[in-house]
Amino acid sequence: MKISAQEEYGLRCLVQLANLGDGETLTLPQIAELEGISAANAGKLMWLLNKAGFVHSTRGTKGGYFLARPADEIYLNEIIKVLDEDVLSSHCDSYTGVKEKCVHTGDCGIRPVIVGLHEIVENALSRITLAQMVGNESKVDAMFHQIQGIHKTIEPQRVAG
Amino acid sequence: MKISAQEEYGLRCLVQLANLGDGETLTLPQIAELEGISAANAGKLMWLLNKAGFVHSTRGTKGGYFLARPADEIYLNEIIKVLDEDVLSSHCDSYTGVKEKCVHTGDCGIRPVIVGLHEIVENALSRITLAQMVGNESKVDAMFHQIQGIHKTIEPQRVAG
DNA sequence: ATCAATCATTACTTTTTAGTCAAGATTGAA
DNA sequence: TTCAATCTTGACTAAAAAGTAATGATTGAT
Repeated sequence: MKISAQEEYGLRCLVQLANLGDGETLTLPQIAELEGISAANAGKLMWLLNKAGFVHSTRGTKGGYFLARPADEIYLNEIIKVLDEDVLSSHCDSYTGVKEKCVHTGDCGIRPVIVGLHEIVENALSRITLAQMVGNESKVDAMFHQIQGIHKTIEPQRVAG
Repeated sequence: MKISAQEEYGLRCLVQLANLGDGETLTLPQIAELEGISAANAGKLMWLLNKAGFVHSTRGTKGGYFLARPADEIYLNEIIKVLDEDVLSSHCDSYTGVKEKCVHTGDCGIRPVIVGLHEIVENALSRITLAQMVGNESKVDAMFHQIQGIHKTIEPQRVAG
């Protein structure tokens, strides 16, 4: 279970925009420089994010990108959903085995685990805004673990099979 | 954030073995048939799982695969770690940008989120055994959500940035 | 000893994802 | 108007993941 390059760098680009002051913008070369990727790659990511409505852009001299909404109103789960191309809903459709369709559609003990994992990830991401990701690592780390801490207040215990 | 084919089908193959009675084994063609994948593909997965010590095998007529340990002693996080090739520890090394190294090693607000997501997934998987995945979908679903339920007893609340 | 059934291993092909390139369109400034 | 800076878009290339094929090794039955 891993985050894709598209998810990670898409998110990073948005965080850069969240750092901007009012009226400021970033160009593709600037974003590329900040994130250590090529301008072409940044362009592709911003194109996706623009289509999805997270950013606006202006062309020409002094042009650039900026967030379409305030950073504290953008939750990470929305962003990831776009960058991840809605994997979950089509899980059993994207099956590539030898059979016509996924052999596990009938009754399948693994699907609830896969769906469940996506649920807890979604749940965590839905509690974090772009604005919360602005700042240094230790601050964000503390914020994230405070959220996680909600999950840990009850002593973990094994559940009978 | 998604589960890879290798993770999913590796896990599925192990669940098939967990279904067996004492002394029973499954051959590659049998596993392949049960999961709707090719025998070659099943062979590759079982090879990985064998190397990692989750299964044993015997060759020749009447040969096949069986679990190396009781299913209720194998936790999913161990399995996924092997099938996922230890993504987390090398996250910033696998960076493919234009710079020599990840530009975010110094101080990076996104890393704690990525690391944190892996933590909560790991945490969930470490509470589920292979044995718990044997059975029908609704049973496993109930089991998973009982585990998740541990996380939900305290009212979710937004945390200040 | 022979043979068929089975796993083991490596190399190869296909598909998907990631990243680049190039031509086009828009904007603002001189 | 002209031009340079900028975004936009689709096609292309490269890399990684997934899946297949082929050859070899081991085992058990006859």
